[in-house]
Amino acid sequence: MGTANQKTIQQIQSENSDFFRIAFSVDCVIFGFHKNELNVLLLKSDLEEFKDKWSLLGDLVRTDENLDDAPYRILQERTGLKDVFLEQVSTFGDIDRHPAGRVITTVYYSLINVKDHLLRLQHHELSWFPVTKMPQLAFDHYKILQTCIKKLQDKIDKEPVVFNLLPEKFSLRELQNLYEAILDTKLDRRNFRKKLFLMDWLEDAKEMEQDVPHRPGKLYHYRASTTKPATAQTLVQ
Amino acid sequence: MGTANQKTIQQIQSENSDFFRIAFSVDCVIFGFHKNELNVLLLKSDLEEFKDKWSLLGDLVRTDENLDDAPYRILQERTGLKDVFLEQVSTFGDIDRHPAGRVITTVYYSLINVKDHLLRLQHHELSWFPVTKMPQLAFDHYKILQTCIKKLQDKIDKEPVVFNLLPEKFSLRELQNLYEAILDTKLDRRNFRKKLFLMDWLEDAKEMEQDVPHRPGKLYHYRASTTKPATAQTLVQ
DNA sequence: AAAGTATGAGTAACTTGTACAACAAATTAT
DNA sequence: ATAATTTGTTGTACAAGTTACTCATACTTT
Repeated sequence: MGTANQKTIQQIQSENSDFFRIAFSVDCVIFGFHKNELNVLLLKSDLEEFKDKWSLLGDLVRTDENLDDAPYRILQERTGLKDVFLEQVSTFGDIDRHPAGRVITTVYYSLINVKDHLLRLQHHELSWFPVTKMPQLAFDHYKILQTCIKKLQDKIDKEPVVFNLLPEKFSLRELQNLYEAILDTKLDRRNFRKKLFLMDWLEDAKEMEQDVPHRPGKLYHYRASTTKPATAQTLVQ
Repeated sequence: MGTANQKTIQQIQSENSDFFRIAFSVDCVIFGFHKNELNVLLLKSDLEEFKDKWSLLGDLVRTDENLDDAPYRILQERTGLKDVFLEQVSTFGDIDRHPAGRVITTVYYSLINVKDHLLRLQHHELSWFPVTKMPQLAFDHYKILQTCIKKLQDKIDKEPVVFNLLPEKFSLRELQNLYEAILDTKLDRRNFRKKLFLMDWLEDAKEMEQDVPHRPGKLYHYRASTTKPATAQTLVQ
């Protein structure tokens, strides 16, 4: 802060309480992987202005919590999930983005494993939607969602974050389906395999797929502590 | 916003004004290029807690301005510069990041051309510092600065943003010095030339350097509207 | 005139990326 | 049971991109 350097917050508060008429919230784009599609968890809005529209999970930031802690709290309150992957994306603060007043919101996206952890959904108004079939979204949440998808697409090319969306053990086919769902493209299965092994992210689980209507594939799990450095720079063609 | 959906901001304000005891600011990391070094514009802090420390340029966000407009206003107020390059980086909101109270801040970085525009610096306490020789910074501004440098390093590899730091016309040598300063590495002169022409960002200015103590190089300027697509993916080795 | 430094253009070796061919293993249809 | 089909797995050939390095030329300084 610059001018604020010259005064204390208390002074500013007493002189001009107008600055404190801005509310501050956090919104979460929660991604899951369902039936070979990338999904987002949405909440039915019951604001009169946005009847029948859906919105991201969010809440006001508490005065006694760090900004980066707020999305963890929200996720736990709404879904029961702890220790999830979360990353800050961007902050949106147009004057008119919320019809009820001035609200600046910081957006996070989260990657959660839907299959292993059954969600304890507090409200019936919570529901998953494939990113390809989004309903009408309230506020500027469509723009926010697109920003998060773009960020996720950039991220998975270099960082091993997709494993947060998968169960402990998975086949290469499942992993490739996930990449294809996120990137919205088809990938060559032989080159995909080659690059992934160069990345050194996978470890053989010494198990095979069960009850699949085709030749079962090997199962792998994510190698958390990478010993060798990755030799491939990027993953996708 | 989620729970906020169920209530209007006015209701929340009247019920619990505590949420409005968070102040909201914007901080700017202003980069310039001086004597082959990447520099940052800093302001001498006169908060008692941070005597003799320096801080980024910042200010509280006004209730009647869009968040993304605030850094433009701050830059114009402090330096007289308009139409500068600005990009949002991240938002910092730890409880104790500001000694005088709860302040959440959104950080932007800016790239400005120091040689062409002489800055109208309002205060004498404004000064440029090379990123390699930073003074003690107030608040969490050192952490913020490092985040911005990282972001800038990632960005220049793929996007033609560095030209905001240079005068209209420049030599390849100057451009390479700039890249080397930002990335803190040495680059091969011949490969740098090759890749830059592949990027198709440059146009021959049909002029030569003047008054240099060596063989003068050609001057180029940035080709704003790229016709051909770039053939090189990344710039740096 | 010689030495030093910088620009400018090019080439060869190497690494990485892409598009396939071929086959093996399991399942499903006939 | 056999053939057709789907998926997993290994490998090869070629294209594209990266890296390292040679050479020639132009200008300045001593």
